[in-house]
Amino acid sequence: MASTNPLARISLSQQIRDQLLDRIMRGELSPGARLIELRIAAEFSTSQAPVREALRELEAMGVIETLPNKGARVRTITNDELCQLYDVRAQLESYATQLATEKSAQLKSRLKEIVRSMKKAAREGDSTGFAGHNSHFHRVIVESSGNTILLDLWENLNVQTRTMTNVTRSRRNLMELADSHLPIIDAIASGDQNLASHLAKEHVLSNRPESNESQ
Amino acid sequence: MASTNPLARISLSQQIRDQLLDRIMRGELSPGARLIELRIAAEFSTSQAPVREALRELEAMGVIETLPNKGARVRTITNDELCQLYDVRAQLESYATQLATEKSAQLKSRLKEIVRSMKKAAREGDSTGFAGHNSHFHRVIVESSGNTILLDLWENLNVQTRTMTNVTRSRRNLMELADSHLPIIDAIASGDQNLASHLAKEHVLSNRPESNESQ
DNA sequence: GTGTCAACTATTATCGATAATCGTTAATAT
DNA sequence: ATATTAACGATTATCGATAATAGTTGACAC
Repeated sequence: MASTNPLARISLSQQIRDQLLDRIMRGELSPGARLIELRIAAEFSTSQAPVREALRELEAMGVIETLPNKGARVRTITNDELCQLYDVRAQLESYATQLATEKSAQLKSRLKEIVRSMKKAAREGDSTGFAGHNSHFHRVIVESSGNTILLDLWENLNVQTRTMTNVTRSRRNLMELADSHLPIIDAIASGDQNLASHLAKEHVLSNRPESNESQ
Repeated sequence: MASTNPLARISLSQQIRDQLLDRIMRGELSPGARLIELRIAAEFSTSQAPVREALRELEAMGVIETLPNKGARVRTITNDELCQLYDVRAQLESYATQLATEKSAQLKSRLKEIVRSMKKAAREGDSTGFAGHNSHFHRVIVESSGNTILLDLWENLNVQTRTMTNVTRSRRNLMELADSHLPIIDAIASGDQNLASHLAKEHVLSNRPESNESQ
């Protein structure tokens, strides 16, 4: 056991998983980087077993990929796949928005508040914070759909996009991005399912990367 | 190592995973059944490690659930969740069908052939075989969408529904079910994206269980 | 020089054993 | 009789070590 344990509380494998995921999400571990079990085990002063479990979970989340007897590396996603990711997300969010609109029209204040947070982050040039609020906005909508299966799938995709999308936008871009959420809020508040659903879809697609041929 | 190894070839954890998944899918392991690591390890004459990995994978697939320090059991899905599953599947397949229609209009013969297989199984009362062909039909469409992300998500949902849906239908019902695929084929062949997509959605929803209140 | 094969290295896959955890039963005191 | 705690049994979580595997280097023959 870790005599000088740098981690505490919950199960080791979970802690390792979270740590690694964090590093991948913040770009510390870039796509293609190898994840060597014994080395990671040594770093956290644990044995190989919990590391393997953590890796398996990350693999299931789609953020790393492992080849049999060859080990794991941070997944390299092609531009093509990233586009597909956005396309599917657009579909899911469109549906989620439709359901959310039907269920609860009083989302307005919550969503407005989140957009406010986004703008604050934008003003301060805190792009990491902005990404967090942005993600939260969409999550609230998907949660409000009341469909837990949908939420699970969406989270999966969201993690994947966030690992890949380490874009740093300009302050102005961030502000525009924040504002682009407002029409969705209005549509939800008005109860117009079709409009809300349509706007949500277009919103996601508008952030889709260019489908260039390279890569 | 397994001195009298009942399994061979690929990695132990994969073999164990496949075996367990098979048992769950065929209902041999019913929802709520416990999966005890050492007992499974003994059965396959391996150690605990590969079993744990297999369980983690099954958990990621959503077919079992594990509580920390309490172990794994076959996931009990509520009727409500099953409905949600169908709702989301309907959305995904609808989108997949739209894409597939756009891409390749020459799916007709392949799909027709599969329906023929379905009918054969129906005539022989082979409901397991029928389920396989049925699943295959939809898979071909989703594959043809060309969106691998979409395919991954769909497979995930499909496994889950198949573990739950151990319904045995009458011969007549099976035949009707087989025929209900034909309009989709025609729409795809005609190239009418909207129609195809709409029919695919309705097709999935028509198989959705009743959303009764119990459970 | 180039191809082949054997030793070597790095790493994953698996093992057997121990530690930690949870639930339950049993015993005791009140 | 009931509540509290102690001991136990079953199971998961983790460990340290070994076996299997893929890739790599280097020697050797041609």
